[in-house]
Parts: sequence; structure tokens; C-alpha cells
Amino acid sequence: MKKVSISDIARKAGVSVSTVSFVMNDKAVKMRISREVIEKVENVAREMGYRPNQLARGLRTGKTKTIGLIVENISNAFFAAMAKTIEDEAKKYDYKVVYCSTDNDETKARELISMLSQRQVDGYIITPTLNLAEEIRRLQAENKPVVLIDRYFPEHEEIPSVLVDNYAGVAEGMEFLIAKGYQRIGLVTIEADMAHMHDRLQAYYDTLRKHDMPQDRRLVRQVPYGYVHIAALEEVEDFLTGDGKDCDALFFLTNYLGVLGIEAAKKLNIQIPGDKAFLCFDDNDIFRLYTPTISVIKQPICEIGQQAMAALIERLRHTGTEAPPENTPIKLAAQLVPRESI
Amino acid sequence: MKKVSISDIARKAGVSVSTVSFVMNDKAVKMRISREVIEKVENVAREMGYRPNQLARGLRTGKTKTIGLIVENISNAFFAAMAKTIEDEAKKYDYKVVYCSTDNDETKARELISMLSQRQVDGYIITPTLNLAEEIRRLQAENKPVVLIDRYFPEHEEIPSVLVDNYAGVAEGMEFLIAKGYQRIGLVTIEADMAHMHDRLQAYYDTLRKHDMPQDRRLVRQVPYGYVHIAALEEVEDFLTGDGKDCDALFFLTNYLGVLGIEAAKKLNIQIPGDKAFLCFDDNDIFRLYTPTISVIKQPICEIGQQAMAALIERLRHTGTEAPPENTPIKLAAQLVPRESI
DNA sequence: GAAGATGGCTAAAACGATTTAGTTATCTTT
DNA sequence: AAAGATAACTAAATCGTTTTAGCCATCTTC
Repeated sequence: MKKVSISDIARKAGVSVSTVSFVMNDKAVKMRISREVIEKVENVAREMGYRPNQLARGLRTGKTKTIGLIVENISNAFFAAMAKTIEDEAKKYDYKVVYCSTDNDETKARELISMLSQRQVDGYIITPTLNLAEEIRRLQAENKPVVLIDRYFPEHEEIPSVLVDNYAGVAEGMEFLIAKGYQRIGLVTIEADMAHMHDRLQAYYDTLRKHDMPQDRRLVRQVPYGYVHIAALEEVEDFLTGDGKDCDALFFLTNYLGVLGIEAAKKLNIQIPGDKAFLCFDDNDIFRLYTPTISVIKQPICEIGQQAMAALIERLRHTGTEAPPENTPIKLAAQLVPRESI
Repeated sequence: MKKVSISDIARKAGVSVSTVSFVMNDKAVKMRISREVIEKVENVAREMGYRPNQLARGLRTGKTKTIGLIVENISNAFFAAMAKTIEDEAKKYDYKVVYCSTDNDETKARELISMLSQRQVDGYIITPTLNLAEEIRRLQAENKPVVLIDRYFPEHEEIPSVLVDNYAGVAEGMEFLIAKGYQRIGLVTIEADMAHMHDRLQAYYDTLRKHDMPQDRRLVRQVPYGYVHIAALEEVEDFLTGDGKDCDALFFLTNYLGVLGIEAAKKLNIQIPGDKAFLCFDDNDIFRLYTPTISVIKQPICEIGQQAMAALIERLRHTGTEAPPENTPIKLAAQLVPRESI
């Protein structure tokens, strides 16, 4: 059983292909197709189960009504939730979403962009990796709108982005820890090679300085990218038993690092918050349920998704026309959620 | 800046469109294009940054090299992990994946199938909802291979499926609980409207019967679909304080229910395993990290993804030709992971 | 030196839609 | 009754590929 095409309908209804097309696209009235013919065509189309071929449509119109979403890793809770929001949001605007994961690999990110571009998606929402700005400029030059989420390129204001206010979030967390009387606050982070992580790290140092507290580089541990779970866990354990041993509080700068922290603390029998207070950037089911519950700086995932989508749609509507909307990064407030771990 | 098409290349290289197409598709030798022309075309294509338009290609060839993946909810850990495996697996076979969530809604599932079909995906991997068999038969009739994952239609052996051996998994869990001496084993499940859940439930009853243990319907609680988090939590709390109050062990039949169980136990101050032992079908980060760690029946997520992909690829290769591969559901062994909660 | 083979390309149809520019018949208007 | 307007359609070009059939030299072969 083959698919039915517009010309099958035309033949069966005894009209031309154009007529069918007008009817199917609600242009029948504008094209003054008679009431009877409209009904006839609609009936035949229904009976035959006609579904327009979107490849053909996209080829002809240049619009696929599809947006490409590139995240770091779809199996990560943060990105999975983000993907769901964006999928739901896109639906409201009658767009479909194709998503894929970079695994934080620059080469893979480029390949994904290329693949989506070949599939003629109308616009992009991207969690960028390092050195992706050029590639993204190229998309913009092709008149394909792009909105970044979660990360941004400070030196490229012409690439719109939506993200949490990383600096303010970490600063708030630090203020909270300090107000609670913690003196030696350790930090577990990943490489600060992208601006969003740099901002978080900077907020840590700045807040310490603001309170005239010592800034000891040994209290900051960077877990390298690309470590498999077990290696990363060992790195955190090493920190907890080494340089970070006499910290009274630990601030984990990502979701995943916080989970590692819990795992390591459990293994090393470190009491939370008895031995060390725990604070983590970005929430997770585990943090809500763990004993003790873990305090977090919560990112507004839904808002990020919604605003990114809104920004993208705006640009999709204005392509080529007048002045584009202003492009400064949109930074949304994070929320401190104090729990038992502090 | 517009995209460059095959005819732009042809013009610039001073050859015909066909020649360019042959070169780009490695058919140049077969078509006896001369060495010089091949190089010329390749150079021009590289310089101009040519990327073939996949819509046009798909329209012409009828193949999009894309498979559609329909899961229940991409933000659920199980499906997110599954999606990642399938994405990686597909890449090996040079296929792309488009995924989307049904939210377990029959209507939405139908719409998604229709949308993917309009986009001419070559094949489908589907976590079906109720009453989806007819729709799926239609895809097969159109010569589009389908492989189900996680769930199946026992009355439709012609629809291939790959899933965990639900019956054996639950039976093994029950044997384990019974061997440990638990006498009153409560069950928390969702509606058994689909075969996979029915199998799990049946294994519970059968194992009790096998050991001549009483089968008390009040010890089985069904949490209705579509309950929001808070309502579902209340349902579980109600069970733990009501009918299930004097159970010495609880078996949660899904990942999400297990999380609810933990949350409820925590709120009600129920000790695990002191007051009640906990066992959950399907693993989750939380279960590994919680105190106490929670025992689970672990699904072989990777294997399911791999086998589903393999089955799909096999069918994609054989479309239309000879006898299709045999279609009995492939059931993969679950793994009992005993932890502290028992 | 005519017939056939081979080498090296190209023309044009096709995929399934959308859309512009007609065409034909009927209806107004003067 | 001729000219213009309108109503109700349709033909054909187009999007960017792939692919079949064919064209024209040149080279073999007898």
C-alpha cells in the first residue's frame, strides 16, 4: 500500500492538483473554489487518508516548521527536562523539535549543526560547546535564527542567549553559606573554559573577597571533562580526603558534581551537614529526597525553555525584515532552595 | 547568503548537474567520469561549502535515513537513557533519530506517528500506548518497519518488540523477598491495562500462589495514570498508612512509583528495611545513592536499545523483499540488584 | 571503412508539493 | 452587441536532488 499523494486525490476527485492544494491549505475561498468542489476534495482526501508529504512541502516552501535542539546530553536530568519544555513550547507555535546530544564534543556539535542544516530546520536552540561561535555565525548568515541556552559567548552579543544568572546565583549561595557561619568553603567545579562556568567561579572568589575571607586555590577542585563516572568519583573523593579535608562547607557547581559529592560522602562516611555542609548549583530529584535533603540553587528550567522559544519564534517571524530584536543575553534569576544539608 | 545547491556547483565547475551528483555520491567511477573532472568538482564543492539538501534527496529517493523514536516521556530517566542509547546506536548505522513523547496519551501517540509519517521517516521505534496496534499495522502496510520497545501487543505477533522479561523479573524479585523471610508483601503498581504491566502483576500473584501464600487484593495498590506528582504521592501515603500498613515488604512495579515510595516513607518516618523492606522494578540514580540503598530489578536498557535498533535495521534492509525476520517478542533478562533496603 | 564497443559526459524526467499566471465561460455594463 | 469584470478553475514552473536513457567522439575489429 503506497502513500497517497495530492495527484491521487486530484485524479479521484476529477480536479487539478492545484485545486486540491488550495483546498488543503485553506486557500480555497481566496481562490474562489466552489463550495461543492471544496467538499468533494475534502471528502476524497479524508477517504484516502491523505497526509501531505512534508519533504516536498519543505522543499518547495523553504520552511519545515521544525526547529533543531542541540543539548549536551539528553540523558542528563537538566537537559531532559529542558528538552521536554521546549518540545511542549514548540508545539504551541506549531513547530516540531529534533533534538540531539553533543556530549560536549566540539566536533560532534559541528556535525550535528551540519546535519540539522542539511535537513533544513528553520531555527536552532543550542547549548554550545567551545569554539562554536563561528559555526553559529554562519547559520545566522544563512538567515537561520539561533538562540543559545544555558551557555553563551560574551564576545558575541549578536548571538542571542537565554540562561540563568550564574554569577548572581552562586553569589547568593555563597552569601547564604557565609551568613550561616561557614568559614572554609570548598568548591568543586569543572573546567571554566566557557563563560557560564567562569561566571560561577568568579562569583565564588568575588564573594569571598567581599567578606575579606582568604582565597585558597587548593580549596577549588576542577574535575576534568571526559572522566568516566568512576574516575570522576575518585577525583571528588581525593579532594574530600585531601585538600578539601578541613572545609566546613562544600559548594558543587553542577548537578552531576553534587551527585558525585553525595556518593563520595556516603562512601567516606562524611556527615552532612555535621562534618560538611553541602550546597549544589542546579536541582535534581535526588537532592530533594536524599537524607539529609540537599540545598540547591535552582535553575528556572521552564522559563529558560519558554524564553528561548519565544526569542526564537520572534526571530523566525522577522527573518530578513527590519531590525532584529535586541540581543543582549537574557539572564534569569536562580532560586536558592535551602534544605537540611546546611 | 543563500545555501549553495548542486546546480551552483555545476555552473561554477562548468559541468552538468548530473556529473556533480555522480561525484558527490561516489558514483563517478561507475559513471566513468574522468579523474580531472572529479577533482575539479570536488574542489569547487569544498570551496563553496556544499551540503546536499536532505529534503530534496529524501523526496527523490524515498529514504530519509531517519528513524522516529516515540517514548512515553523523554524527561523520565529510563526513557532518556533509552533515547541516548538508540541515538548512539543509530549513528553506527548512519541513521538519525527524531524523538518525541506521548505522555502516555493515545491521541498524542497517533498524532506523533502521523507527524513522523509525514516527515517520511524510514522506520519507527515505539513505546506504544493502548490501542495503537491498528495504527502500527498501517505503518507496516506502508512498508515502514516498526519495532516496539518496553511494551508489546501479545495478540499481534506480527509487530516485533524488544523488552525486558517482566514476568521473570518480578518472579525473581518475589522469590528473593520470600527467601529472605518476608510474609506480607505489598505491591504498588499502575493500571495493568497493557501487557507488560499485566505480566508483572501476574508474576506477583503466581509467585505467591506457588509458595501457598495468601493473595490479598488489598495489598495491591494501583496508582491511577495522570495523577500529578502530589496526588500520586498522597495515594502512596494512603496505602502505606492504610491497607499496606502491616506489610513487611513493598514491591514497587515502576521506577517512578519507587521514588514516590521513598518520598512517602521519608515523610511518614517509615524505616527501611526496619519497618518495611523495599524493592523496585527498574533502577534509578536515587536508588543507588539513597540511604539505605534500594534494591532493584534492573532493566537492560542498553541491550533493549541495541536489539531494537538491530531488529529495525534488519527490517529496513529487507523491505519488500523475501520473508521478513521472525517476530516473536524478544524478552531480555532483568537483573536483580540486592542492596540495603532488604 | 563500416559496424560495434567504449569512454566521458549531459538532458530530462521524476519525487510531491506550492504558487503564479493564465484560460474559459458567464455576467455586467454601457 | 462589444468590452470589461468576475467566477471557477487549470497549466506549468519551481524547489534540489537522483537516475535513466542517450549523445557524440574516439577506438577496435574484421
